[in-house]
Amino acid sequence: MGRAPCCDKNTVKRGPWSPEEDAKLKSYIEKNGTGGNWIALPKKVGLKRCGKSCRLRWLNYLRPNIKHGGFSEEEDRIICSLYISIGSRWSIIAAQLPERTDNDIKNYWNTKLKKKLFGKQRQKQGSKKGKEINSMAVSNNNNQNPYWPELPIMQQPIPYSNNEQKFINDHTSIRKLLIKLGGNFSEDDQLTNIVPNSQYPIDNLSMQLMYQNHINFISSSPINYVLNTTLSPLPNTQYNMDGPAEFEHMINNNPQKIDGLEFLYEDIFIDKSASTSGGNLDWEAMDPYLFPLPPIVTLNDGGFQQGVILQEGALDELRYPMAQ
DNA sequence: AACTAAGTCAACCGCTTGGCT
DNA sequence: TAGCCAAGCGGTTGACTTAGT
Repeated sequence: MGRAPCCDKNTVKRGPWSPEEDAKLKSYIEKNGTGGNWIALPKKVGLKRCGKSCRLRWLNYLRPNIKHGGFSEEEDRIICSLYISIGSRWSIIAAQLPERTDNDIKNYWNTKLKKKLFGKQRQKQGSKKGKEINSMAVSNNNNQNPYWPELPIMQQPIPYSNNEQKFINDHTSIRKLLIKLGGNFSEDDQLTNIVPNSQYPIDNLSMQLMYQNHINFISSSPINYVLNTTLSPLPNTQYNMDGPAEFEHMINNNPQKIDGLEFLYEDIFIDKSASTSGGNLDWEAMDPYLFPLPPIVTLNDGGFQQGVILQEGALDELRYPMAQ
Protein backbone atom coordinates (compact mmCIF):
# COMPACT_ATOMS: atom_id res chain seq x y z
CA MET A 1 0.00 0.00 0.00
CA GLY A 2 0.96 3.59 -0.03
CA ARG A 3 0.24 6.77 -1.81
CA ALA A 4 -0.60 6.56 -5.47
CA PRO A 5 2.20 8.07 -7.56
CA CYS A 6 1.43 11.40 -9.16
CA CYS A 7 2.68 10.14 -12.50
CA ASP A 8 3.78 6.99 -14.25
CA LYS A 9 7.43 6.62 -13.42
CA ASN A 10 7.96 4.31 -16.35
CA THR A 11 6.98 6.90 -18.90
CA VAL A 12 8.29 10.13 -17.42
CA LYS A 13 11.85 11.27 -17.81
CA ARG A 14 13.83 11.79 -14.65
CA GLY A 15 17.17 13.28 -13.75
CA PRO A 16 18.84 16.45 -14.92
CA TRP A 17 17.05 18.74 -17.31
CA SER A 18 18.45 19.35 -20.77
CA PRO A 19 18.70 22.87 -22.18
CA GLU A 20 16.03 21.92 -24.71
CA GLU A 21 13.61 20.93 -21.98
CA ASP A 22 14.38 24.10 -20.09
CA ALA A 23 13.72 26.21 -23.15
CA LYS A 24 10.43 24.47 -23.87
CA LEU A 25 9.13 24.85 -20.35
CA LYS A 26 10.31 28.42 -19.99
CA SER A 27 8.85 29.68 -23.22
CA TYR A 28 5.56 27.91 -22.62
CA ILE A 29 5.10 29.32 -19.15
CA GLU A 30 6.17 32.78 -20.20
CA LYS A 31 3.58 32.73 -22.96
CA ASN A 32 0.73 30.85 -21.27
CA GLY A 33 1.44 30.71 -17.58
CA THR A 34 1.14 27.51 -15.64
CA GLY A 35 -2.59 27.28 -16.15
CA GLY A 36 -2.96 26.53 -12.49
CA ASN A 37 -2.37 22.86 -13.05
CA TRP A 38 1.14 21.55 -12.94
CA ILE A 39 0.08 17.96 -13.44
CA ALA A 40 -1.42 18.78 -16.82
CA LEU A 41 1.38 21.12 -17.83
CA PRO A 42 3.97 18.64 -19.16
CA LYS A 43 1.53 17.32 -21.74
CA LYS A 44 0.69 20.81 -22.92
CA VAL A 45 4.36 21.72 -23.16
CA GLY A 46 5.27 18.47 -24.81
CA LEU A 47 7.61 17.26 -22.11
CA LYS A 48 7.91 13.76 -20.79
CA ARG A 49 8.28 15.03 -17.27
CA CYS A 50 6.29 14.75 -14.09
CA GLY A 51 4.28 17.85 -13.25
CA LYS A 52 6.03 18.10 -9.95
CA SER A 53 9.35 18.03 -11.68
CA CYS A 54 8.26 20.85 -14.00
CA ARG A 55 7.08 22.91 -11.09
CA LEU A 56 10.32 22.43 -9.24
CA ARG A 57 12.41 23.23 -12.27
CA TRP A 58 10.46 26.40 -12.91
CA LEU A 59 10.42 27.58 -9.33
CA ASN A 60 14.01 26.76 -8.52
CA TYR A 61 15.75 27.49 -11.76
CA LEU A 62 13.82 28.87 -14.71
CA ARG A 63 11.58 31.58 -13.32
CA PRO A 64 12.87 35.13 -13.67
CA ASN A 65 14.82 36.99 -11.01
CA ILE A 66 16.42 33.95 -9.47
CA LYS A 67 19.86 34.44 -8.03
CA HIS A 68 22.17 31.49 -7.51
CA GLY A 69 25.16 31.43 -5.19
CA GLY A 70 27.06 34.43 -3.92
CA PHE A 71 25.11 34.93 -0.74
CA SER A 72 25.86 38.27 0.84
CA GLU A 73 26.62 38.98 4.49
CA GLU A 74 23.22 40.58 4.75
CA GLU A 75 21.57 37.44 3.42
CA ASP A 76 23.63 35.29 5.78
CA ARG A 77 22.47 37.43 8.63
CA ILE A 78 18.84 37.16 7.68
CA ILE A 79 18.99 33.43 7.13
CA CYS A 80 20.78 32.81 10.41
CA SER A 81 18.46 35.00 12.38
CA LEU A 82 15.35 33.50 10.86
CA TYR A 83 16.60 29.96 11.19
CA ILE A 84 17.33 30.40 14.83
CA SER A 85 13.98 32.06 15.33
CA ILE A 86 11.67 29.83 13.32
CA GLY A 87 13.72 26.81 12.36
CA SER A 88 13.73 25.17 8.97
CA ARG A 89 10.74 26.95 7.49
CA TRP A 90 12.60 27.45 4.28
CA SER A 91 9.69 28.85 2.35
CA ILE A 92 9.17 31.54 4.97
CA ILE A 93 12.86 32.33 5.03
CA ALA A 94 12.91 32.42 1.24
CA ALA A 95 9.99 34.83 1.29
CA GLN A 96 12.27 37.34 2.97
CA LEU A 97 14.84 36.93 0.23
CA PRO A 98 12.83 37.37 -2.96
CA GLU A 99 15.60 36.39 -5.35
CA ARG A 100 16.36 33.18 -3.53
CA THR A 101 14.56 29.87 -3.62
CA ASP A 102 13.82 27.80 -0.57
CA ASN A 103 15.84 24.98 -2.07
CA ASP A 104 18.83 27.26 -2.56
CA ILE A 105 18.63 28.59 0.96
CA LYS A 106 18.20 25.11 2.35
CA ASN A 107 21.22 23.86 0.48
CA TYR A 108 23.22 26.90 1.45
CA TRP A 109 22.34 26.45 5.08
CA ASN A 110 23.05 22.73 5.12
CA THR A 111 26.31 22.92 3.25
CA LYS A 112 27.83 26.20 4.32
CA LEU A 113 26.07 28.34 6.86
CA LYS A 114 25.45 25.62 9.40
CA LYS A 115 29.09 24.69 9.32
CA LYS A 116 30.07 28.29 9.47
CA LEU A 117 28.05 28.68 12.62
CA PHE A 118 28.28 25.34 14.32
CA GLY A 119 30.13 22.76 12.38
CA LYS A 120 33.62 23.97 12.93
CA GLN A 121 33.29 23.84 16.65
CA ARG A 122 34.34 20.23 16.82
CA GLN A 123 37.38 20.95 14.76
CA LYS A 124 38.05 23.91 16.95
CA GLN A 125 38.19 21.74 20.00
CA GLY A 126 41.90 21.28 20.36
CA SER A 127 42.52 23.92 17.79
CA LYS A 128 44.42 26.77 19.36
CA LYS A 129 43.06 29.35 17.02
CA GLY A 130 39.51 28.31 17.57
CA LYS A 131 39.89 28.29 21.32
CA GLU A 132 41.45 31.70 21.23
CA ILE A 133 38.61 33.15 19.23
CA ASN A 134 35.98 31.62 21.43
CA SER A 135 37.63 32.41 24.70
CA MET A 136 38.01 35.97 23.54
CA ALA A 137 34.30 36.12 23.02
CA VAL A 138 33.59 34.56 26.38
CA SER A 139 36.03 36.61 28.35
CA ASN A 140 34.92 39.81 26.79
CA ASN A 141 31.98 40.11 29.07
CA ASN A 142 32.03 40.07 32.81
CA ASN A 143 28.45 39.00 33.25
CA GLN A 144 28.92 35.91 31.12
CA ASN A 145 26.51 37.04 28.51
CA PRO A 146 29.02 37.83 25.84
CA TYR A 147 27.02 37.51 22.69
CA TRP A 148 23.84 39.40 23.23
CA PRO A 149 23.79 43.12 22.95
CA GLU A 150 21.93 45.31 25.37
CA LEU A 151 18.29 45.30 24.51
CA PRO A 152 15.56 47.82 25.14
CA ILE A 153 13.50 47.17 28.21
CA MET A 154 9.78 46.99 27.77
CA GLN A 155 7.78 49.97 28.86
CA GLN A 156 4.04 49.88 28.22
CA PRO A 157 2.24 48.04 25.45
CA ILE A 158 0.99 50.47 22.89
CA PRO A 159 -2.39 50.00 21.19
CA TYR A 160 -2.37 49.46 17.46
CA SER A 161 -3.62 52.06 15.06
CA ASN A 162 -6.05 51.12 12.30
CA ASN A 163 -3.32 51.09 9.72
CA GLU A 164 -1.27 48.76 11.78
CA GLN A 165 -4.22 46.46 12.18
CA LYS A 166 -4.67 46.36 8.46
CA PHE A 167 -1.05 45.46 8.14
CA ILE A 168 -1.58 42.65 10.58
CA ASN A 169 -4.54 41.33 8.66
CA ASP A 170 -2.56 41.37 5.46
CA HIS A 171 0.03 39.10 6.94
CA THR A 172 -1.88 35.90 6.93
CA SER A 173 1.23 33.87 6.46
CA ILE A 174 2.67 35.31 9.60
CA ARG A 175 -0.54 34.60 11.39
CA LYS A 176 -0.34 31.02 10.26
CA LEU A 177 3.18 30.91 11.45
CA LEU A 178 2.16 32.14 14.85
CA ILE A 179 -0.59 29.58 15.01
CA LYS A 180 1.81 26.86 14.04
CA LEU A 181 4.11 27.93 16.76
CA GLY A 182 1.35 27.62 19.30
CA GLY A 183 1.30 30.00 22.19
CA ASN A 184 -1.92 31.82 22.86
CA PHE A 185 -3.21 31.78 19.34
CA SER A 186 -5.70 29.21 18.22
CA GLU A 187 -6.75 28.42 14.68
CA ASP A 188 -9.69 30.77 15.01
CA ASP A 189 -7.73 33.69 16.24
CA GLN A 190 -7.14 36.75 14.19
CA LEU A 191 -3.99 38.61 14.84
CA THR A 192 -6.15 41.63 15.42
CA ASN A 193 -7.29 39.95 18.58
CA ILE A 194 -3.83 39.94 19.95
CA VAL A 195 -4.06 43.39 21.27
CA PRO A 196 -4.38 44.87 24.68
CA ASN A 197 -7.89 44.64 26.12
CA SER A 198 -8.68 41.68 23.94
CA GLN A 199 -10.78 38.79 25.13
CA TYR A 200 -7.70 36.71 25.69
CA PRO A 201 -6.02 36.31 28.98
CA ILE A 202 -2.77 38.07 28.43
CA ASP A 203 0.25 37.07 30.39
CA ASN A 204 3.50 38.94 30.66
CA LEU A 205 4.99 37.13 27.73
CA SER A 206 2.07 38.01 25.50
CA MET A 207 2.31 41.58 26.62
CA GLN A 208 5.91 41.62 25.62
CA LEU A 209 5.07 40.09 22.26
CA MET A 210 2.46 42.74 21.69
CA TYR A 211 4.83 45.47 22.52
CA GLN A 212 7.55 44.08 20.35
CA ASN A 213 5.11 43.47 17.53
CA HIS A 214 3.98 47.01 17.74
CA ILE A 215 7.50 48.29 17.48
CA ASN A 216 8.12 46.02 14.55
CA PHE A 217 5.00 47.04 12.72
CA ILE A 218 5.96 50.61 13.06
CA SER A 219 9.19 49.79 11.33
CA SER A 220 7.12 47.90 8.70
CA SER A 221 9.62 45.14 8.58
CA PRO A 222 8.16 41.69 8.03
CA ILE A 223 11.50 40.22 8.98
CA ASN A 224 11.55 41.97 12.30
CA TYR A 225 7.98 40.97 12.87
CA VAL A 226 8.60 37.30 12.26
CA LEU A 227 11.69 37.33 14.37
CA ASN A 228 10.25 39.03 17.33
CA THR A 229 6.97 37.21 17.43
CA THR A 230 8.38 33.77 17.07
CA LEU A 231 11.41 33.87 19.21
CA SER A 232 10.32 31.39 21.70
CA PRO A 233 8.71 28.17 20.59
CA LEU A 234 9.22 26.73 24.02
CA PRO A 235 6.29 26.24 26.35
CA ASN A 236 8.12 27.70 29.32
CA THR A 237 9.67 30.69 27.85
CA GLN A 238 10.65 32.99 30.60
CA TYR A 239 14.22 32.66 31.61
CA ASN A 240 16.86 34.81 33.04
CA MET A 241 19.49 34.19 30.48
CA ASP A 242 22.41 34.67 32.73
CA GLY A 243 24.60 32.46 30.64
CA PRO A 244 25.33 28.93 29.61
CA ALA A 245 23.85 27.23 32.63
CA GLU A 246 20.56 28.99 32.22
CA PHE A 247 20.39 28.20 28.54
CA GLU A 248 21.13 24.59 29.19
CA HIS A 249 18.48 24.54 31.89
CA MET A 250 16.00 25.96 29.48
CA ILE A 251 16.79 23.30 26.92
CA ASN A 252 16.75 20.45 29.39
CA ASN A 253 13.51 21.52 30.99
CA ASN A 254 11.65 21.77 27.75
CA PRO A 255 11.26 18.21 26.55
CA GLN A 256 9.84 19.56 23.33
CA LYS A 257 12.87 20.22 21.24
CA ILE A 258 13.17 23.59 19.68
CA ASP A 259 11.96 23.04 16.18
CA GLY A 260 14.77 23.36 13.75
CA LEU A 261 17.47 23.28 16.35
CA GLU A 262 17.40 19.56 16.86
CA PHE A 263 20.99 19.37 15.87
CA LEU A 264 21.80 21.22 19.04
CA TYR A 265 20.50 18.27 20.95
CA GLU A 266 22.09 15.72 18.70
CA ASP A 267 25.41 17.33 18.14
CA ILE A 268 26.00 19.40 21.21
CA PHE A 269 23.88 18.30 24.10
CA ILE A 270 24.55 14.68 23.45
CA ASP A 271 28.09 15.43 24.47
CA LYS A 272 26.96 15.89 28.02
CA SER A 273 27.98 12.39 28.99
CA ALA A 274 31.44 13.01 27.73
CA SER A 275 31.75 16.26 29.55
CA THR A 276 34.04 16.25 32.53
CA SER A 277 31.91 18.84 34.25
CA GLY A 278 29.05 16.44 34.53
CA GLY A 279 26.72 17.71 31.89
CA ASN A 280 27.68 21.29 31.29
CA LEU A 281 27.95 22.48 27.79
CA ASP A 282 31.29 23.18 26.33
CA TRP A 283 30.46 26.78 25.73
CA GLU A 284 33.90 27.67 24.67
CA ALA A 285 33.60 25.21 21.85
CA MET A 286 30.39 26.77 20.68
CA ASP A 287 30.64 29.38 18.07
CA PRO A 288 29.58 32.87 19.06
CA TYR A 289 27.36 32.83 15.99
CA LEU A 290 25.19 30.40 17.82
CA PHE A 291 23.14 32.95 19.64
CA PRO A 292 22.57 35.91 17.43
CA LEU A 293 19.07 35.98 18.85
CA PRO A 294 18.44 35.43 22.51
CA PRO A 295 15.21 33.77 23.50
CA ILE A 296 12.63 35.87 25.26
CA VAL A 297 14.05 36.54 28.67
CA THR A 298 12.92 38.21 31.83
CA LEU A 299 14.91 40.59 33.87
CA ASN A 300 15.25 40.14 37.58
CA ASP A 301 13.26 43.25 38.26
CA GLY A 302 10.33 41.97 36.30
CA GLY A 303 11.05 43.84 33.12
CA PHE A 304 11.61 42.16 29.82
CA GLN A 305 14.26 41.83 27.24
CA GLN A 306 13.84 40.36 23.86
CA GLY A 307 15.92 39.53 20.86
CA VAL A 308 16.31 41.76 17.88
CA ILE A 309 17.47 41.09 14.39
CA LEU A 310 21.17 41.41 14.05
CA GLN A 311 22.33 44.72 12.86
CA GLU A 312 24.83 45.36 10.11
CA GLY A 313 28.20 43.94 11.01
CA ALA A 314 26.86 42.31 14.11
CA LEU A 315 28.12 38.88 13.14
CA ASP A 316 31.64 40.13 13.02
CA GLU A 317 31.10 41.98 16.23
CA LEU A 318 29.87 38.85 17.89
CA ARG A 319 32.58 36.70 16.49
CA TYR A 320 35.45 38.99 17.16
CA PRO A 321 34.28 41.27 19.93
CA MET A 322 37.77 42.31 20.97
CA ALA A 323 38.56 43.56 17.51
CA GLN A 324 35.86 46.23 17.65
C1' DA B 1 48.58 11.08 -12.22
C1' DA B 2 45.45 8.37 -9.64
C1' DC B 3 42.69 7.63 -5.98
C1' DT B 4 39.70 9.00 -2.15
C1' DA B 5 37.12 11.98 0.77
C1' DA B 6 34.49 15.89 1.25
C1' DG B 7 31.57 19.36 -0.54
C1' DT B 8 27.88 21.04 -3.49
C1' DC B 9 23.46 21.32 -5.42
C1' DA B 10 19.70 19.79 -8.60
C1' DA B 11 16.22 16.74 -8.34
C1' DC B 12 13.36 13.41 -6.17
C1' DC B 13 10.28 11.50 -2.50
C1' DG B 14 6.55 11.45 0.23
C1' DC B 15 3.96 13.84 3.75
C1' DT B 16 0.95 17.84 4.77
C1' DT B 17 -2.08 21.43 3.52
C1' DG B 18 -5.84 23.52 1.52
C1' DG B 19 -9.22 24.16 -2.16
C1' DC B 20 -12.86 22.11 -4.48
C1' DT B 21 -16.83 19.10 -5.10
C1' DT C 1 -18.73 17.30 6.18
C1' DA C 2 -15.96 14.00 4.05
C1' DG C 3 -13.13 12.68 0.41
C1' DC C 4 -10.28 13.64 -3.40
C1' DC C 5 -6.47 15.70 -5.52
C1' DA C 6 -2.96 19.17 -6.78
C1' DA C 7 0.24 22.29 -4.72
C1' DG C 8 3.48 23.20 -1.33
C1' DC C 9 6.99 21.93 1.52
C1' DG C 10 11.08 19.95 3.91
C1' DG C 11 14.09 16.02 4.09
C1' DT C 12 16.94 13.09 1.46
C1' DT C 13 19.53 11.26 -2.37
C1' DG C 14 22.91 10.84 -5.71
C1' DA C 15 25.63 12.71 -9.49
C1' DC C 16 29.10 15.71 -10.12
C1' DT C 17 33.04 18.66 -8.69
C1' DT C 18 36.84 19.97 -5.89
C1' DA C 19 40.44 19.31 -2.56
C1' DG C 20 43.66 16.54 -0.34
C1' DT C 21 46.98 12.76 -0.22
